[in-house]
Amino acid sequence: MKKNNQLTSFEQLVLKKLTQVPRGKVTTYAELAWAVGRPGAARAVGNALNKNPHPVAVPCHRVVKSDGSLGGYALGIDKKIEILKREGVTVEKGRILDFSKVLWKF
DNA sequence: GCTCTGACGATTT
DNA sequence: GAAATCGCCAGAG
Repeated sequence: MKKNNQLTSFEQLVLKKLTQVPRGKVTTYAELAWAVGRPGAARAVGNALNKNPHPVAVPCHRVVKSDGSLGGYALGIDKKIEILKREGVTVEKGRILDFSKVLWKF
């Protein structure tokens, strides 16, 4: 079966990189953009995740903003917080406490 | 090729 | 520390 996704090369690359993030860890849009070779394209990365073709295969909930705030989530920010806390990430007031400790670097 | 939009980033007030 | 501002890049029409 062909996976006829309408995703572009950039989007596919972003999603692929995101799958490298282990459970219990999080990354930022900027780091992810850097990983795909497009430093500064944090916005474009967010756009790619927004399409979110596979909310399970791609841990979109592990992507947060560079300042430690969660950012957003296609299924709802509340859902994102719930999943993160369930994976061992401490989230308080829409913000990650031990941000630098759970931050995954490529 | 231009314009608008958006799960962003960093700086300044 | 929160809000406002400018700059950034990729996709869609």
